[in-house]
Amino acid sequence: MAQKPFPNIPMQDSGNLTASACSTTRISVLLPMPFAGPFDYRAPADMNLQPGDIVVAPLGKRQETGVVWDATSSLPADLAPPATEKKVDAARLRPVVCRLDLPPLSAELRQFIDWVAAYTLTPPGMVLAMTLRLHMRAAPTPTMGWALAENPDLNALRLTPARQKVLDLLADGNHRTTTDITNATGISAGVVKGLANASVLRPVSLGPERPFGQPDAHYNPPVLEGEQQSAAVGLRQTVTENRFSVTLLEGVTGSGKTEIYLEAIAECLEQGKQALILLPEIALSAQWMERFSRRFGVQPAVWHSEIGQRARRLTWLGAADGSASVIVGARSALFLPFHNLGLIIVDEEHEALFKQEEGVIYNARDMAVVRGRLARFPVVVVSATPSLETLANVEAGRYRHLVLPTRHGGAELPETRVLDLRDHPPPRGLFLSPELVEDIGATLERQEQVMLFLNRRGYAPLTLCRSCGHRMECPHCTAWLVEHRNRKVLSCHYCDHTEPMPPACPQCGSDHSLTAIGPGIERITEEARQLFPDARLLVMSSDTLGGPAATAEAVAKISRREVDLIIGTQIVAKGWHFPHLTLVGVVDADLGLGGADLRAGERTIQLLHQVAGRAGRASSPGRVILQSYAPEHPVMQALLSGDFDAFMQQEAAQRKPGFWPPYGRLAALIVSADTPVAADEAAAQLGRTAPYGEGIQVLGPAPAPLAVLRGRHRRRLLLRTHRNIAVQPILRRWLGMVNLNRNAKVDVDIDPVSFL
DNA sequence: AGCACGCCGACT
DNA sequence: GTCGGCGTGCTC
Repeated sequence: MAQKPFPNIPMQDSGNLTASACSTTRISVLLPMPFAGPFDYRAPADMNLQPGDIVVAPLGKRQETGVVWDATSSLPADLAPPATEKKVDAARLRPVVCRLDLPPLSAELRQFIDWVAAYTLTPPGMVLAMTLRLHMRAAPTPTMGWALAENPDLNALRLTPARQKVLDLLADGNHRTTTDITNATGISAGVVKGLANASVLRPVSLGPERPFGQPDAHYNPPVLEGEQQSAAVGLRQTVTENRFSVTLLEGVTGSGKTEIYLEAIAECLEQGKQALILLPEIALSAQWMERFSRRFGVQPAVWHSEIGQRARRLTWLGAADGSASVIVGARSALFLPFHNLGLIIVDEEHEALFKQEEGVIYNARDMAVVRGRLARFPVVVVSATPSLETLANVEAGRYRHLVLPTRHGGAELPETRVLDLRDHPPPRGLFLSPELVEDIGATLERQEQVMLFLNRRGYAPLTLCRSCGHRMECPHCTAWLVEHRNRKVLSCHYCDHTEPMPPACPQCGSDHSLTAIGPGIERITEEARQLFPDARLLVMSSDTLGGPAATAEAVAKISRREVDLIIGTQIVAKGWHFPHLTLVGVVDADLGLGGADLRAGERTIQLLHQVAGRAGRASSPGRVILQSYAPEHPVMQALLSGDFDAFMQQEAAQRKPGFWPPYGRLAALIVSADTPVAADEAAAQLGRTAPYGEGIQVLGPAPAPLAVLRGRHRRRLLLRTHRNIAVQPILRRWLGMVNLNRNAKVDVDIDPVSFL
């Protein structure tokens, strides 16, 4: 017997219908599986199934949870996949097993799922899986609780004091989990189990007990003035308009963007609607949560991939029944089944983390706009350094623009300096220029905090044999192994390969000939420790901070001034508020400018500006020193002058003539196979059948920069079209033409962000 | 995605 | 002689 998908949810049974008693009503059911479209089933008449209903349907010899889907597609012609409707013979239709007692998916969400599937060229079932499976996964282990049995046979029971306590507790009729009971009574779980075995307690499934505090729009409204006030009014207005719009809220770090968009959320709450805030990395947002609860009196509901099963389930249901009125989440929260969503905020909209790179490849920032358009509510995208895509939308009049030009509360923007490493080289084998070292010393002397930023984990990015020149490379990827000295290993940052640091060169056998080349954050830490032995150091990287709790603790330590010198990777660039930090040193400002990445410059300036924004956020002015071998580079010049508009205009001017995004459309085809020959063969086939025509161009095939990844050999092709030409029909036709070898695979990445 | 069916190698 | 490898194909 197949396992029931929802053991804890009452099912509406189809009753004792026989096949002949069923009407022949045919319905579509979309299953969370990679099929081309929904499957047809027979709908038992008494079930009265409607589109959106969540049902259990037989599939082969299993049962799967799916959703009753719409008979007709509402997609625009250029996205809709060609209708290949050869209906399944009515005799083959199997009846739906039952409907689950869950809120149905709204028409808007169904439309959104279809839209995302068509846009990303993904089977719609896989998109549905992002809405369902997240929740389904929690279902097989429902949270069980206990209640007193109807007529417990207390005579047969030895009523120990511990047992009496449990019975007293449950006498109020409430259902409690075992953990609830043990926490409340201090009694061990064994007692509960004993009572259950004696049938004095009966198992119950715990429904959502309104676990979400209701944010109060009037709890603690901020006092806003001038530009902040007018920006807040403007954002509130987009909400009261009650229709689709997109607004870019732009403001330098410290200008109070968060406070202002919280006002839009307040307005949304006053309208009785739900709000969703997408953050690039929810696990690291303890400070954001605090700000939210200061404004609204309670914590928002949270959604990301690491919340527990019970929280996942409750939040899903809270979204669906509307009891979770504000949800803050990572990109996957975009697929929650909101009851009446009225606003989406995308904070740090320029972040590449909004791009999902595996499975269904989508950009949550762009899909948030789509969801807003389909369900007719406003979307606000927020950044200090907006992406060129967003700026182009502003310029074209598609997005509104609200700008906060100044820092809030009298804090000034940090003063930036580029340190030319050609004139001021670090000592041999070291990475901090004497100029920077001197500045760090002086700042520490003044009891102010210093941060060193290097976006590179580990000790050294390359390990080389001095005798034979052998490079330590990953056996499964086209990548150097990175030394992690404190763990004494070499590790690949693209797959999970890790090996112990070899004592001798594996190629020539020379002892002590392996040399670390280049700096990683561990090496900078070692250098700093020697230079400033008295400074209290804190290293912030994903290697040293296990999870959100450790990160929050590190941030708290910095705030409490228990740390003098912070050394960190990307993680330090997040929107932390460090009031005593006055100097930021960027160890390698040129990092990230290499390679042939379309957005290398844009990304570097966004990252470095964000790092710089950590300095001088309170009353003391901050300073930023960028170590660079290319001070004349436009990125450095823009960081110096603070004139990002000019930089972005220059970027725009470079992309326009070649129809690069956002002035054209881009789709990447990533061919992968288990041998180089098979990869070349498949790539060549795609090359031969490449589409052509006015405004259509195919670049490649070419080996991917990561030519081997996890043992798979990879080739890339790039389809570029004019902005008025949709890539999806072209890709569908193209991929339909080729007949690839079974072991070769093509992944389609619409609007690629990464070019690896 | 699962799960079965189906043909070729090393074992109780 | 079987157990089991994963290649291929199907699920309304």
